[in-house]
Amino acid sequence: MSDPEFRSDFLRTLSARGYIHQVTDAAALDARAAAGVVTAYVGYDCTAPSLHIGNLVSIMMLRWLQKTGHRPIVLMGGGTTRVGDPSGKDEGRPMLTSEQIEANKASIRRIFERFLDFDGPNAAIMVDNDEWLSGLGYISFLRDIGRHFSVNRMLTFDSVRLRLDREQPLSFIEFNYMICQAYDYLELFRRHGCALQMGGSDQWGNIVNGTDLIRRVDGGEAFGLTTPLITRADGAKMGKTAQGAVWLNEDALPAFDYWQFWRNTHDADVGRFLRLFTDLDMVEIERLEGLEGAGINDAKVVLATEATALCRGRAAAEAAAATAAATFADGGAGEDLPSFAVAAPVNILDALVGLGFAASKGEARRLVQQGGARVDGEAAGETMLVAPGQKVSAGKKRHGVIVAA
RNA sequence: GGAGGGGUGGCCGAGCGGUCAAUGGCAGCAGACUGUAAAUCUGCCGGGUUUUCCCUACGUUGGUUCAAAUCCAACCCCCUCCA
Repeated sequence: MSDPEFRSDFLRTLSARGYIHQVTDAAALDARAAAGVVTAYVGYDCTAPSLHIGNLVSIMMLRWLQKTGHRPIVLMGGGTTRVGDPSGKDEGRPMLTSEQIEANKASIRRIFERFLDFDGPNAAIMVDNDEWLSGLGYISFLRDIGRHFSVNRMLTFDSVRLRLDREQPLSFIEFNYMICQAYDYLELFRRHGCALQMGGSDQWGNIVNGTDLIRRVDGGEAFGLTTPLITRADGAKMGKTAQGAVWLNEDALPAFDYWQFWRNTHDADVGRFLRLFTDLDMVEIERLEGLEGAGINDAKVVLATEATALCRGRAAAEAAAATAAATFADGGAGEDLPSFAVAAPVNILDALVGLGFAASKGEARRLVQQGGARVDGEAAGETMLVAPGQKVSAGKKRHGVIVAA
């Protein structure tokens, strides 16, 4: 896993922790990182007010970048968002207003402030590609930038080729997306001396386009690095739950649920996730992943608490861990549990719906009939009333409390 | 523009006049077994209702019929082939 060849802390750390899939010129980048400060960026979409677990690998890379003495840039795709990203299958996604985009950016920035240091010597910066994209003149852009892109080559890119092979429509704006992204890199290279772009493995082609553009236009040397696609041991995509994406922002997903997400990691993923999603040192991680049988649960608790601490703060992580311990180990109730406020005792079915454990009363009824609903640990009947102070559970994992309105 | 094919529940995909809230599969939920894991087995899986009841639903809008997801018409959208 680790590559002892690397001399720079930066690449040695990324390599040892499993972040690296491909690098354009590993040796040259390593030399550059060993010799001085490297400025690197990752681009993010800002169509939603929160990023999700799928973005976490790259966020952690930026964190390690900074921790090993280099300078991170967070690029927000405000400009491209304004155009409307057509990469999805359905074109019908809503166009966001400027106000929404600004609000999303502000919301997303709060997450980065947890992971990165925006002050100090290697202060992270956040920039929006709207700064340069929206002011572009079409003809001059074609002349200065467009001439460096060969359509023949663009047609060979997976993102394009797959679409053409399957005879699915590919809009012109989408075809131009890779040019915009390459141009982003050039701008960051010029404005901030940014010489490294990182991203998921699906971004390889786009990243390489950027490094090529920089070489052709400015004769500069820039690098690219991609992470492997992180999947779960059972092959499913990371971070998708029944409820949807696992959001990083507190207001999109409570800390307790975030903690629970990590706590429920598959056995086979624990070691890998500890390396990728926590700051723990490698010796400790090796000890944790060596735990046998049920002991692996201790490692999962550490994983959950450490990962939550990074994203939500230590206090929130400890609180979530305490709630989990009180709820699962002792059968009681912790403070972080979801709650449902009532003025007077209510029917168990309404309580289950109110807590969000059932989408409808019919579903709540089924839950009760199958013995999955419990009040203070005892199986509940359909007509049972619950009052403030009682704990309501749905299945083994979902617990909530009734509180007075 | 011409000729075909198709739009069904979160997804895939059957049904082609009544017995259809609609076969299967996936996903999901619950139960058993466990370790808040995996695998396996069982049950559930539109909404309401203490239930052989009522709503809403098979692209949209009309029509035929005692009765339509199923037939007809128009429209919208997607795909294939031809121009």
